Amino acid sequence: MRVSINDVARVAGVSKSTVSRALGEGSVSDVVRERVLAAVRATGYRPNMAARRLRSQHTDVLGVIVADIRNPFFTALIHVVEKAAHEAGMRLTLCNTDEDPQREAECLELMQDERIAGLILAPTRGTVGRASRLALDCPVVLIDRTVPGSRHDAVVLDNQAATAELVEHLWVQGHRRIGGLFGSTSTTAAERRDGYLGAMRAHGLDAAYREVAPTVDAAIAEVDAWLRQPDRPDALVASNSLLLMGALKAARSAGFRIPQDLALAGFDNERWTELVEPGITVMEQPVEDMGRAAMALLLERIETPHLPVRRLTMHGRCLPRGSTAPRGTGSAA
Amino acid sequence: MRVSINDVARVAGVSKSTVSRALGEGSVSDVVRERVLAAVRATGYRPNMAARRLRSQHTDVLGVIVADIRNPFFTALIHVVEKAAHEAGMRLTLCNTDEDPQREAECLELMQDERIAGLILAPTRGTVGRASRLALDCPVVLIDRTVPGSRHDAVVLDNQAATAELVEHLWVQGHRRIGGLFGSTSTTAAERRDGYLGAMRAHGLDAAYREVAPTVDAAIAEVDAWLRQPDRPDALVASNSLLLMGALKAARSAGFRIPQDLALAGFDNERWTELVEPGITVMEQPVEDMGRAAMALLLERIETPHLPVRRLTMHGRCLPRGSTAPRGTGSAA
DNA sequence: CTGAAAGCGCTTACAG
DNA sequence: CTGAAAGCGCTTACAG
Repeated sequence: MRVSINDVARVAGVSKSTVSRALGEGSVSDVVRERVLAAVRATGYRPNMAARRLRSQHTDVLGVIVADIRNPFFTALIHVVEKAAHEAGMRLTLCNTDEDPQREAECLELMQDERIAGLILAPTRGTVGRASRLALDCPVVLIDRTVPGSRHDAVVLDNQAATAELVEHLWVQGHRRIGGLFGSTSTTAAERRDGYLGAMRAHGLDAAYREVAPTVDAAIAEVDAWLRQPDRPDALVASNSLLLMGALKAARSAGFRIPQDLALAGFDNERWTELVEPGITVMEQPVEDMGRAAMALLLERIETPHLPVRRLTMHGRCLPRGSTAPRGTGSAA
Repeated sequence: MRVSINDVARVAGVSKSTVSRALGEGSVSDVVRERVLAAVRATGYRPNMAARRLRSQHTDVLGVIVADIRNPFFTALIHVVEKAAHEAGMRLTLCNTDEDPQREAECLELMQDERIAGLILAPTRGTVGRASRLALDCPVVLIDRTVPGSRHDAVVLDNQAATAELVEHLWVQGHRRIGGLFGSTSTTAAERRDGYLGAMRAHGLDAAYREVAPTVDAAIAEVDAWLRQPDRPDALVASNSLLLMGALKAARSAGFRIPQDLALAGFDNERWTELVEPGITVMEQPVEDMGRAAMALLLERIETPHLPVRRLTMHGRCLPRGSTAPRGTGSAA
């Protein structure tokens, strides 16, 4: 606010054009550059980004919109994306939608107002059908989730295959009454549900799944009720680590032993999944790779807008642990 | 980028001054306002924030700098702060320092460049001594941690008392060889260490503590080595949930039973701490209150710069669980 | 290599 | 209530 480029110019005894050049690309004599830099130090000058952006019609700000900042998957994503942005000399502006389509619309407008250079977006399911609204005038890379019908670059997991693998694993371990617990707000959860349904069908098993808000508390409530019913499952697949945690909590407080009374498997290799007893079988996602890939796609597209649409599909890794041990084999509690 | 206030003005058949007024504070006739709003809808106009900020010399952006975005404490903080900011009609720009003083310095400069209206900062210990540099020309509220010698508003926990309470609890449960595991990068960790030292002294016990980078992996390495030594502790207090998790992992893989071989207590009531077996005794922090309080202090000070410095001290709540059960009482594994 | 001038998209006195 | 003009702090052709 206080010290502007004019002050630096005065102190250095040059024009503000020269100061601008000395601080940026332009060619300046070494003597003058030295004097300018000295003046900058003396005055404590810091450029005003608003002015710079307005004038240059160019911005170094990238947007990131996630659906749930308290989901460790997204936290890890933000962490690596921020690192990559920093390495690329870009700044980040972050928005959290809390799975609320309306909040997401607001976030999109905020990004628009900031005239960001590009956006990494984990859309909530409400974005569906409003794909046209997603017509920001900047490149967009979808991450973890997609918007049906959109023509944006994307980095996603092979959700169907990953979930099918989890079901397959449970089947091999001898489980038959396998239930599914899926989020209700993302295409990712829907794909995982479909992968679950496909795998169940392939084995001629009856599918039974629930869709809930992807939070620990919603999962607790749902699973708690579910486990009281006569047709309750003896194994459960949860579509993210929050639902998985809720399922575990509900099972615990209902007195179900794992895996004897209820086997458990889910997504994301959070540290707690191997600290609980027994460890929980999970599908690990290459979060860091996904974040880096998304950033790479975004920077590429900012550089070269007319690239064809690219959709990167990453693969999960199944980590079998005690929670899915063969029926009747679990050690006594 | 594309459609500017001029386009709206042309479509509405008024001057851009009128458009600006219709969209903001100014008084405009109802007829004109209607026409302007229609033109906005028709053109899809969105204001250019850079231009608005530059001209009005006023910004609605608040900064948040945290030391570790992967620490759930900070994630929770960000979540509530973002919510509060949104309610106050403010935007947030977020920075993560990863406990690196140099990265923090960069973040501070970024904030400066953005001419933010105010900053919520969880400083890393490297900020010490550079308190003068922290002379941003905007209000600052420190959260969770302080900068020694600084005259900023702050919202912190009564760290000494909280840690002393944890030690006291362990003492009551019959533990005597109580070790401490503290972060090396925050005033908060230092205060917790001091609280630990004071409580140990008060009971005439020998203190033995380690200071490490506040990460799970650093804690694993440290505790792993520590537990191999003859003078190893039989109880451990960890200064945050990451260190606590690391301590638990190390104890587990070394084959130590909890609490029989090693009692464990730490900070932050993360959900996993009650899911592991036995549950871990923790000091719960009122994160949400802290975030809301910080935002309230910040908004107040932006409104009224010349308020006296305020330091809010919040209190933790000790949640005793199985990990600190009386010696010799733990149920067999 | 350097400076004077124009202008990015807005808001805000200032007249009317 | 409305419009013309100035100007926020920069960058960038344009001359020299």
